[in-house]
Amino acid sequence: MSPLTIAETAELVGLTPDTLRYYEKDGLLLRPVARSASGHRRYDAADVRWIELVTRLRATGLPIRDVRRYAELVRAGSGNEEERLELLRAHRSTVLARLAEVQEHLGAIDHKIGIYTEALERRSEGAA
Amino acid sequence: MSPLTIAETAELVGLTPDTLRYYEKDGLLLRPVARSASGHRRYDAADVRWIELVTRLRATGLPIRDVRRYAELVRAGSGNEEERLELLRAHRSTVLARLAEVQEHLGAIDHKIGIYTEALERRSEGAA
DNA sequence: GCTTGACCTGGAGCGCACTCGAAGGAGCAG
DNA sequence: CTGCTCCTTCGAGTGCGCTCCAGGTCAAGC
Repeated sequence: MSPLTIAETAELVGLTPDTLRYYEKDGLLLRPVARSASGHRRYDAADVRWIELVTRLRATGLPIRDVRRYAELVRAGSGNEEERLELLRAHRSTVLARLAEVQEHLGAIDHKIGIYTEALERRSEGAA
Repeated sequence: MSPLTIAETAELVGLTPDTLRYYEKDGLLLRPVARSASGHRRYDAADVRWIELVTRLRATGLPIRDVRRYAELVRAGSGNEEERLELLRAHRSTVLARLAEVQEHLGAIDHKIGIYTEALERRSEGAA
């Protein structure tokens, strides 16, 4: 894969160019993205893979600061794998807890939907 | 259940007194909460039940403005049940889609956790 | 040579959902 | 009477995560 422009990369990962620049400035990427002769960013396959991981972490609710922390650990090189693992596992637990909570609340909402549906069906039967 | 103070209600539903006042001012409740002789809010069982529904909707990600819209429909009285149902069903779909997305991303993160775990196990075996 | 369009930077602005602060009142213990 | 706690209102402030804007550079096409 030849290097991509910021617009192409944004399209590919489902973010906007603004967000990609913001992530880079905020330390969420492993290193500054390479530049073309004219100073435009060029994203290679490794950049894209990392950004995809970042979007997965963000999409599951990991705060920006924690993604930055994870990026710092990876940047620091090998030797801190336990710490990275701990961060990922903690996040996993948080996500599972939130999923369970949402599912529980959704169950109650479903129940309410059932009640409304029934009531409306009875009404239309009465009208028939 | 005798009427509760704002602090008791907040405790019961897992919000803060500030948030309860904010919800009321913002039109998320069905009507202004009753007051004691000294002007303090007094929440009855119906208030608490409604607030619990609001927290379920919020906890599943329904925006404040949509909760307000739902409250408006309920306030308007019977005759708009289809519209309420439509709102709830639309929310249900949104939540299900988001759950699926989060689960997919979590799967990829789990995979990464597996890889790290394996690598660390191999390393500790090598060290032994 | 001029225009167009994609990109650059730094910094301001925004939407959401609270959260807090200031100033004040009522009720009760000592 | 004093002090304490809990409540009141109004409006400002906060944190997060973008999102947008102004002003500028550069390469390509006409």
